[in-house]
Amino acid sequence: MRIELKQKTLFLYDVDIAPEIVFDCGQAFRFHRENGVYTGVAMGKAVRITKTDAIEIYPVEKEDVPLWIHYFDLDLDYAQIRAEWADKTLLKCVENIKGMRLLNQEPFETIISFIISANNNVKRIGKTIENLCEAYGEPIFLEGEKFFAFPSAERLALATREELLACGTGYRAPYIIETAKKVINSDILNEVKGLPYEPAKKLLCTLPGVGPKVADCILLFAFEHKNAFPKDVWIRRVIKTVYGKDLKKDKEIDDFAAETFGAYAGIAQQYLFHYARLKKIAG
DNA sequence: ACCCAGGGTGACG
DNA sequence: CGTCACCATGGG
Repeated sequence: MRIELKQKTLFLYDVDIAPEIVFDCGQAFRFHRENGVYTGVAMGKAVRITKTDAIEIYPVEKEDVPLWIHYFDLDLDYAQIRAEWADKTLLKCVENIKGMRLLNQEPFETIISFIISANNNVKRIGKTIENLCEAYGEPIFLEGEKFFAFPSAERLALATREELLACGTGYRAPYIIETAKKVINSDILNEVKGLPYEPAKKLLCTLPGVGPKVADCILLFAFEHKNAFPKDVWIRRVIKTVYGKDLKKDKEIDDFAAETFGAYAGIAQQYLFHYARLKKIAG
C-alpha cells in the first residue's frame, strides 16, 4: 500500500478495494454511486470516492488521513487473511469479490442502522436511514451540494414515534428512541469498547431493538470484533445450501464458523453474505 | 392476496 | 430452555 495526499485528494495505491462491493454489500448504507463516483457521509464528513489506478477520496484534510485509513480498515491485510483460509468453498465464493472490505464505522450510527435492519431489506434500510438523516442530521455542504450527517443520539432521543414512523422506521420507532436515550444517559458505548466479544455482545443486547444478530453486526462493523458472525436469513441459507449443514442453533453455527474460518470469521461471513445475495441463493 | 427482507420482544409452556 | 404471534413497510 502507498498513500499520497495532493490537493485534498487522498490517493490509496495498491489496495484491493472495490467501492461497488464495499458500499453495496449491506454493511454501510450512506454511499451512493453516480457516474462511477461514490458520494456519501461518514464520521460527519461528506466525501467522494473514485477508483482510478488508486482509490481516491476527496476532500481529505491532512489531520484526517489516519481517520480514513482506519475507516477502510487498511491496518488489516485482507490478502493475507484470505491466504490463511483453507476452506475451498469460501475461497471459491471470494474469488470474484476480493475487493470486499469491512469498514470501521461509527458506533451510534451502526447501532441505529442495524436496529432498522431487523426483518427488513437492504434497499429499504438505506432509504429509511436517509430519511432520518434529512429529518434530524446536521447539513453538510460539498461543492454546493447538500448532505446530512447521521443524527446525534441527543437529537434522536427527542424524536416522537409518529415522526419516526413518517421516516419509515416502522415498528422499530420506539426502539430507536429508547436506545438513543440509553446511549445518552449511560456510558454504554465506552463500556462496550473496552470489553471482549462475549460480554460486549451481552451488554449491547440490553439496548432495545438489539438482539444477538444485530449485536453481532454492531460488533463486526463498529467495534472491530472480526470474529463476530451475524446469522441472518442469507447466511443460514449458505450454511444449509452451500455447506450442506443443517445447523439451527446459533451456537452450532458459531462453532462451525470458528472452526472453518478462524479468528476472522466475520470477514468470511461478509463475503458469504454478499455472494449469497449476488447469486440470489434460495432456501 | 400472500411472502419476504441483515430480527427482537413478550407471552406461554 | 424452546416456540410463536406480532410488530410497519415496500417490493416481488
